Amino acid sequence: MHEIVPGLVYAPGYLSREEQDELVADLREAVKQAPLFTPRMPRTGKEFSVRMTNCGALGWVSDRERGYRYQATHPETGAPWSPMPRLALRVWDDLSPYKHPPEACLVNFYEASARMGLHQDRDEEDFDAPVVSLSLGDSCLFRIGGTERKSSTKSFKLHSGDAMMLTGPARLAFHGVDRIMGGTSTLLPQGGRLNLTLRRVTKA
DNA sequence: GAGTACCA
DNA sequence: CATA
Repeated sequence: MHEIVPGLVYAPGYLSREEQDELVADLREAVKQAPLFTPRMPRTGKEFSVRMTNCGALGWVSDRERGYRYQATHPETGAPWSPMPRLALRVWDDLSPYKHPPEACLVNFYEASARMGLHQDRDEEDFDAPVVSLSLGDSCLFRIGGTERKSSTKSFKLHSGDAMMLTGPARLAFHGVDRIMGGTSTLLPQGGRLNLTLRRVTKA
């Protein structure tokens, strides 16, 4: 467990293979309940290359008309999100100094060609709570900078089972995914990468 | 703008 | 929607 930039806590190999398998099983149920959707950029309607679903009381969604937001239901089916996976809550309890539970678990599915541009997580009311992320499946090249877009950046690889927490000075750091390394994991039979992002949305 | 292009 |  170490800091790559101030406030970024990186815990490589945090989850065992058995724990990763349990999470994947929970996520299969989550996708049955609330299928992966393709978010779109506000105003332009441009599609993200990543597909998403959510678990927990609130889910992050985006479309052309209403932009980035959290809501309690799937944007296409209107169904509520699946419950937060048991292990996700346990990881939050173990890693996070912020003891109120997370309300959102955004599930991002990256095919080999998917990317995530540099961005900040700033759609939450409560920036005192950290953002906790779990990686499953193929490895990726992750990039992180500072709280201004012009800040210099560093990149490093994330592998299946790694946990990461953005807290303190890194809570609002720009970050993104440059590249997925296809075929680097056997966890997901169809390949690709799943990332779980746990967030407190409302003030506790 | 969590988009893209480009750069290192 | 909202901000750059």
